[in-house]
Amino acid sequence: MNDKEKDLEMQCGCEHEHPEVVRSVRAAMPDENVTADLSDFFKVFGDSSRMRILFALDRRELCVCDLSAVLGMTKSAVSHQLRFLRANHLVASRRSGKNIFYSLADEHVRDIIEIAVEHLSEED
Amino acid sequence: MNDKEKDLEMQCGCEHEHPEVVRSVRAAMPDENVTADLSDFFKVFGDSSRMRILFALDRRELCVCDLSAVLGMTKSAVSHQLRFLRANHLVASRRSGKNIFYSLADEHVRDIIEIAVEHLSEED
DNA sequence: TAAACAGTTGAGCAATCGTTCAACTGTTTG
DNA sequence: CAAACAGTTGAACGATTGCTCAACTGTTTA
Repeated sequence: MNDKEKDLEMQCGCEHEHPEVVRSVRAAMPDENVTADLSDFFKVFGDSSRMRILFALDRRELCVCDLSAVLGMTKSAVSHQLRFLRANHLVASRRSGKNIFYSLADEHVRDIIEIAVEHLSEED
Repeated sequence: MNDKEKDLEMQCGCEHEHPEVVRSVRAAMPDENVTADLSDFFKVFGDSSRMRILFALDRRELCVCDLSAVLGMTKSAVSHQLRFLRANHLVASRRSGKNIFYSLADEHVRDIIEIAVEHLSEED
């Protein structure tokens, strides 16, 4: 236990009431690398520009230029976001002459979005 | 078509090469409200503190105080994040005396995380 | 009823994020 | 080979985010 955690115990009366609960849940927590990787992955979906890019590419393969026209964004902004999506293995690219065509790289994208739509539709 | 989109067409030679592609994909795009709601939903998962809270609550119902001890965060920081999670219907709360116990509110949480873990395990 | 505790809230701050802008690489075409 | 076009990149900016701190509400207990 580090100093920071010890400090928190000091200010937390609850800790002294349920110490065994805290210990068991803490022991069952996944490694911080795992939760960090997971949240980094979801960060990719947490921006509406990237979400719209994914929806557009779900319809068909598109070059950066057409993508920017579809979304009403500059090519630069689109390219920055595609770089992000590429780093997270969500889109693939292929060059064809002057154009670079992007497409969805992973079928998990559709699954994840589907569940989110379900969740949102149940909120009301 | 608004002025901004018209401007983008002007600077984009590609638009004049594939105008029908742009038109058809644009027509198939979901409403901006939909993509905004979706990305807002994923924003919730896109932070490692919130992700760790969800994992802890996946083990068992916890009060704010125990949660803060488990995660090594102040009660205030945890409370701010719980507020966010509550607003997105991902956790539920019940008061018991001085304590307020939080738990996962939605089985979609587990599904979504499961798919993300799958995706991440395939990246290497 | 006053003290102690559990939790919430809002303001303020540092860090991060998404976009713009300008300069750049790489490919095609005259 | 030079001009034109597709796309990328890095710096700089304004906006958003997550945390801290201090003040607050609500519940229990002495």
